[in-house]
Amino acid sequence: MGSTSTTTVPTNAELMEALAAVGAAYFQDFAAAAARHGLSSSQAKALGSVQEPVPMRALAGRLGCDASNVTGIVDRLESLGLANREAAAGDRRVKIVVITAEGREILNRIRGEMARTHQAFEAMTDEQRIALHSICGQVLPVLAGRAGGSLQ
Amino acid sequence: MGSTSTTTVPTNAELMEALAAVGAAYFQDFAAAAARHGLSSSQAKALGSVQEPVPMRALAGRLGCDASNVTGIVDRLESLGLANREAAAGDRRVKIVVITAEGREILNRIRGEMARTHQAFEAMTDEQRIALHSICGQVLPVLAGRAGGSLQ
DNA sequence: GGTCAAAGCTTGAGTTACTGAAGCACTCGG
DNA sequence: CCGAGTGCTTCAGTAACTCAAGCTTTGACC
Repeated sequence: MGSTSTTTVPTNAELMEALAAVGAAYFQDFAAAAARHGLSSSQAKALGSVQEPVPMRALAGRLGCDASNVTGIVDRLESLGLANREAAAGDRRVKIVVITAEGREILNRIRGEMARTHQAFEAMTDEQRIALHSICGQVLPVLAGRAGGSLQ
Repeated sequence: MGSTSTTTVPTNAELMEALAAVGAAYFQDFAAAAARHGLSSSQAKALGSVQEPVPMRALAGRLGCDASNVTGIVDRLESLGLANREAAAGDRRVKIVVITAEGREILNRIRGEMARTHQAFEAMTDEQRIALHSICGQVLPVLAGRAGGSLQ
């Protein structure tokens, strides 16, 4: 069969190359879909990170950037009517970003319109989907720095 | 063995979520390693795209951005001594970006210092490496738009 | 209760990334 | 030659991003 017969184990460099290429292509598909709705990729990424209400500070953590940067991104999302700032109960310093109904709709539309990504999924067998999902789940905690061993 | 026993096939939404999370984490590891060497992620990504000499126009295609943008990025790489512009034989309009020895060294150093990514690879079994590499190779042409069917 | 360090957000200055339109240099088909 | 088209740069103008400084609020300590 078209068994993915390569019995040879890829080197780290080969894996990195492959992962980078797939990651970049995925990201471009995402950015293109977002642009069709007038959003930059940063804005769309932020929108996807506030499906649950999130304080500004925590959002900066999720986006991996400075808190002062998030101020501007949320400003623009707010002026587009896609998110709002709400006061946090119990700590008046904190502002919580909440996605609006319109924001949620646009987010879903963007995800639905990532045509190449959906095509790529369709090109996979069930075994491959299961394997990929399992690998991602296993690897994510390490990659995101929530691993058991070390820290930093 | 610790067979990742989930026999249930993940939905597209679940796969997308997992892929996005892994992609984002990988990218942050990359950006952090680049920053340690004084490079922005755009600059490092460009540097990785010129391991082979590439005309400006083609580089814009690889990076998925406008050609005028590449001018600035290569300007900065050039002023850092990591790449050079050379004239193309046969067409004097074209300028070809060539990585320098120092550029290549920094690129290798960045890749070697992506600690989380390497940890993630170490957390995988040989079967998983083979599966992941195979899936990436199979899916990339579709995701990058070089699929057999349609075009654009 | 008052004081002070620290946390959360914003503002301001400055660089980079990015786009679109315009411009210059060059190529190639008539 | 001349004109259409290609490749790169330049020029606005906006968004993304960082660092330092500022303001408000909190919480601990006295």
